Amino acid sequence: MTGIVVPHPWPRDEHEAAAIQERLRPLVDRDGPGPQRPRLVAGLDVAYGGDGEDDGADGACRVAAAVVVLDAESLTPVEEATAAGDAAFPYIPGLFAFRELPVLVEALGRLRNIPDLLLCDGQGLAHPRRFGLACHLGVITGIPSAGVAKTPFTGSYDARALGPQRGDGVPLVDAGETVGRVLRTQRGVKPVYVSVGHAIDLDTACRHVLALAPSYRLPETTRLADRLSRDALRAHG
DNA sequence: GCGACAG
DNA sequence: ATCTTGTCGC
Repeated sequence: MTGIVVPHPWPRDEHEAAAIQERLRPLVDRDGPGPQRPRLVAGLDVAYGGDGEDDGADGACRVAAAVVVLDAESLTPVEEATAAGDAAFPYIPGLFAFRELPVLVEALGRLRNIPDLLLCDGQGLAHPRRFGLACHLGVITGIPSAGVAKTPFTGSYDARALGPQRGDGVPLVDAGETVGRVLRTQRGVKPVYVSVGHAIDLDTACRHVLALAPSYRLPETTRLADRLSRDALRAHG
């Protein structure tokens, strides 16, 4: 009966957007340890319709967000919520969060359960200003969060040192700082890029990501949220 | 200065 | 993100 309602600052342009990230960055709790035995883990994702990339400077195009809450033990869906609308910000690397935040927050607000962990589709600390989408969502909701990205953004790593086994990983380093981990979730597949979002440490985050990805490259949370967001886009859009 | 750049 | 056929493999 709660519902996660979170007012958050909104920028008019990219300059203000970067300023907001700088202002909220100090609020990030990077040290966890975070939830060791989370009961509910939420996966979040957004699907794009129509223009997608060829949108104007305002970035307007249909978007649909989905949140899927899983029982961490059985990986069974407990609840799901969606929200559709028009993107209120263009896609700009580094400011990506402002494109997905509005619909994601709206979807989160429709949840009856409060997840113990938020797994986001994108980066957390592995961001040029150390404030990617996962950090942003974690800070404004106060819920522990982590980012799981399919491709790297900020930072570099030693690919030769990355083992082939599920669970193998190497640090993702940027400007001499470890900002995340390149993690192999399955043998024979490309790794994913895990980074801390808020109120959890990197080891714990990677442990949960592995537990949530027993059969595929991406965690079940992400896979289900991805599917649901596309369905929501078809239903609306 | 040039290129690269989460989704 | 999204646009898209066939194809290799479990």
